Amino acid sequence: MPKQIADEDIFHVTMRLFVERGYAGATTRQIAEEAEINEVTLFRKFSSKAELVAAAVAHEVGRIAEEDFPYTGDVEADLLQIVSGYRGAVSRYGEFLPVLLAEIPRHPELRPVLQAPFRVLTAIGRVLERYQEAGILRPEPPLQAVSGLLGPVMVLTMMGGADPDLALPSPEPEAIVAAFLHGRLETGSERREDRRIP
Amino acid sequence: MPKQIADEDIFHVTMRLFVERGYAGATTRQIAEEAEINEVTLFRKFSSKAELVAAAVAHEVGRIAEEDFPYTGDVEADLLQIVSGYRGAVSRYGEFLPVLLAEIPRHPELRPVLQAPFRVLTAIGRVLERYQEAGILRPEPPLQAVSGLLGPVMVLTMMGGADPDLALPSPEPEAIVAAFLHGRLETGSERREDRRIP
DNA sequence: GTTTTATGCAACCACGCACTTGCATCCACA
DNA sequence: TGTGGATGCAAGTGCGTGGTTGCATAAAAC
Repeated sequence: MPKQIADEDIFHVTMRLFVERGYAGATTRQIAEEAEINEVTLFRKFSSKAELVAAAVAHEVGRIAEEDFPYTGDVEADLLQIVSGYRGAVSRYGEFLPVLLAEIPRHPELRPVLQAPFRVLTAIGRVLERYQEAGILRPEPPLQAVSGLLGPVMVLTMMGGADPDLALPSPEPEAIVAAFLHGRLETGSERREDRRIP
Repeated sequence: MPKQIADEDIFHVTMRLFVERGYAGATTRQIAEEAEINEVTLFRKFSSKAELVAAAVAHEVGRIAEEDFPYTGDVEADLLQIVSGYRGAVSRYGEFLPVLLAEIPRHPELRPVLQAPFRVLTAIGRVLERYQEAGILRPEPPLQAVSGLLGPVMVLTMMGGADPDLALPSPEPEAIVAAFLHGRLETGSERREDRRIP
């Protein structure tokens, strides 16, 4: 066989284009071209576009292991690792999650694609849940807590992506975790040392 | 003229379909059909699909006035009004903002559509900014603060929209505002009265 | 050295899309 | 009564899409 195609390449291109242009916008022709293979080969390996995307997402997201979100007893450290991990993923592929979440309602065939990302989200949720049970975090549904932690970053980056002229800041993971833990209220008798000037 | 078409109807249908199916998915045929007018009429009134969407968004979002987000000096009350207002908008049209934010990078012709929604976001940001200047909220870039306030709700509803089986809760505006202000840390010496059981 | 197997290539298909054209129709208003 | 502007309707255009087919080709497997 003349070229021995590495699926990894295809997956990577597929992910990138999916995030950049959405499901409809990431055409099979474009994916094939950027992966430097023939479009027909694409359909021979994965029989439809939906299956291609599913395989790509499962492969890329599947590398995120549950051990990447440990429970050490140090909330701040654990949350920092979660947020930093998310930011790392974003820097690889961009805002994959919001794009996927926004696309799925209109492309039911993409539903199975959700599985892998949600495994990660619930893994994160379990860590938060343990801190709730330990009396360290206020109790709330785990996925709601995850939204509280990652939602602000996700939305902020989406805004930046929609209008680059905004020049929005990318807040440090520390600031995100701090806001998640302590809130934004400037308590008169300050209980945190790191009250910083913008 | 045989029917005297009310633009309001068209706008409403356009918004709904845009949120439900995205820009590409909201076809002009479908919009025309659901608005019970002829597709050709659509193109005669608004010369392109992009302009139609722009007009619809400007009309619907334009009704949100700056006075809807007052600065009264009572943070909790003001934030509650903001969050409740957002939730009201969501119940009318669904998750319009995330959908728009996700679509814009792939459809540059939609860029001008952002103006109206961003006017609202910066209006909200100004309120938060005033509370920062008053020493009540921690300083941070206004749009970042807005993301902190609305991001969690947006992401949570997106998750629910992507997988209805999750049966995610819709947290009360009070809970959202509380988390924004005080964070999720369960401080040993509780400083808030409303620590509630899940 | 022959047979698999994986790829490339060119052409094609049917479909849905945004958008256009030409003409008939209806109602308001003068 | 008539006229003009706003609508409807049927048909069509050009294009990009996901997906298919048939055949040539090159490397691996045996």
